Amino acid sequence: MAKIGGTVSQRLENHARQLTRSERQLCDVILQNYPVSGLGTITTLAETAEVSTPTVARLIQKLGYKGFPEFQQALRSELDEKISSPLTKRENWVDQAPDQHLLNRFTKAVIENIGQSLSRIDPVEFEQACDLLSSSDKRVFVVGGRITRALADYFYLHLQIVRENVIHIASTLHAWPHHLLDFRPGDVVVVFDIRRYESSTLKLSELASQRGASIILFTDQWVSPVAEYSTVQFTNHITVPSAWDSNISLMLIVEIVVAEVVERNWDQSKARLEALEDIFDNTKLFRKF
Amino acid sequence: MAKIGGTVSQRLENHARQLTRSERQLCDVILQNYPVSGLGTITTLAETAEVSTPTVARLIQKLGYKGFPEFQQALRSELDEKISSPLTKRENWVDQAPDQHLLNRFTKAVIENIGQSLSRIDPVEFEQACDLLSSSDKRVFVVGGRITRALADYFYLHLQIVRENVIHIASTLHAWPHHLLDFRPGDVVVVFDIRRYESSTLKLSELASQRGASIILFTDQWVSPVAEYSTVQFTNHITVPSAWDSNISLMLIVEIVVAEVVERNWDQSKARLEALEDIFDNTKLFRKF
DNA sequence: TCCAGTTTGTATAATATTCTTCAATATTAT
DNA sequence: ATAATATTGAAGAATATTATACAAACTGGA
Repeated sequence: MAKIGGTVSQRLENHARQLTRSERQLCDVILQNYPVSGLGTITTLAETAEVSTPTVARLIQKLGYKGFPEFQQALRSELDEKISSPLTKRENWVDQAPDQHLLNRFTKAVIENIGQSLSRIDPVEFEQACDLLSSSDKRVFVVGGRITRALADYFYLHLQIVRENVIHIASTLHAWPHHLLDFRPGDVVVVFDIRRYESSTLKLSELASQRGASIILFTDQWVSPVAEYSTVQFTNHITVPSAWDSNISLMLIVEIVVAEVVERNWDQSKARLEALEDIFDNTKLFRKF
Repeated sequence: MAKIGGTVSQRLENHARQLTRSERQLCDVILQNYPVSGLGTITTLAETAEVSTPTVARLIQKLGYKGFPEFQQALRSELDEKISSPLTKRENWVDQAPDQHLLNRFTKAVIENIGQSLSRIDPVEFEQACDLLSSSDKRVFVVGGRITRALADYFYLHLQIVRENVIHIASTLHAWPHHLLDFRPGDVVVVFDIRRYESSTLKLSELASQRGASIILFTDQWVSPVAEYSTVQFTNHITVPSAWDSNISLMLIVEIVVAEVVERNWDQSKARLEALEDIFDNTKLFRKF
């Protein structure tokens, strides 16, 4: 029982759950650089979203517009409203108390961090990291600390899907010695270590290095001592208005590195992905509920 | 000698002296509520300005555009520029090939996502979520999916430090039934569910809801079906130039929520933090290496 | 595995928009 | 006042856009 009325974007949100795959794809594009993308012809929009014209027409009708022209008219009216109001700038922030609300202050800091972190990346090093992670004959170990273990896990989860030989060294102490003895030349160790650097992580890195492994380090602007042993190092800014540090920048780099690695071995990745989806979709592990 | 190029409004100004009476009338209308008035059909524009269609066509050509469509395209591009969020206009990209390198493209998308996600947050809901998570008499369960489990863990790791009664429901199937029976009114369940929504997560949420627990949902723009049972819902944009979705926005909100919760019970949080640091620093679990 | 139901795109018909021609009207110069 | 010139709009031809019907492809359930 979709509500009728409201702005185009509101309608899109209201219908979000009832949209089909390609309609979502389209919906994405419309919201992407809203509302400009919707102001061209229906064909242009369809092409941008890589769907067919009828798909656009159907979505528009689902939203309650009689046709594409009416939809465009709505967009123009919104734009008119928005532009003539004193706040010309797009309202990307939560409304109230723009510079005061924690949501805004925090986000501002994070974006600042992202910028800083990004500008410190040497594209060559980035390539190098991707090289190391792409060759599937090398084994990849991932290790995090008390908090960064979640990041390590996030990295592991993605990488492990697209290639073999990925191992997450969990922080459980008893699991360690085994791995330590196991490192050998050609191995790649991905280390996450931000301030309140952990001595255990350092020790592990030292050993790995001694045994000929390459180390990719994700750290903060004050740089973990692990840097001494690392082949590639990503330095991130992490301060935010909080009792804790922000790991957003690290996660961003992780996502980008993963994207690049997948891109490089797309055929292989795709095969693994599909195989996995099959398993998950067909076995339907939870049907019993 | 009218200069060619520049924005539509610039061109209009450059040609101002050479315009006829009705062309001026038209020009006025275009500049009136620029640029929206120019985004409809040529006929609409003509009618608004109370001139004929050919007059519009002629002016457009005088300005150096091949035809009305080209003129509109120019308007749209300008609008796009103008409207694009200040967030995306960062200077801090990695140097080479500013708009081409994946690092930049990806980051741009992420920042766009953050903006979109943030603008969807209702401060009241945010408060509500923090309320639920702050009262330490309520138990907090955290649950994620195949990938989002890392986020769930991240959230758990932070929250568990500053308050008691935080439980991470791991994805191991056998651990579940116990928790399911265990839910009771007053409990808070934090659910992470993004597309390729998982039926297990849905089922768990349904049960939790039935047993009177409040649900805080972190989902994507297409909205997990868990939304039906949720008390508070954070909707995030997650598309990036990658085979996978980006969880950055979710993590950002997580960090902010945590920051706020800590801020609220600062005394209590501080005490727990210090106690914990003592344990970690003094025992030096890894000295044996 | 197959089948029913849904989703999606191709082709095309229906419609709307843009552009051009040309005649009517206005403006200016003598 | 009149002719020469410039401007404007009506009408319709040329073009582009939008909507629809239908068939192919895909999905999810048995």
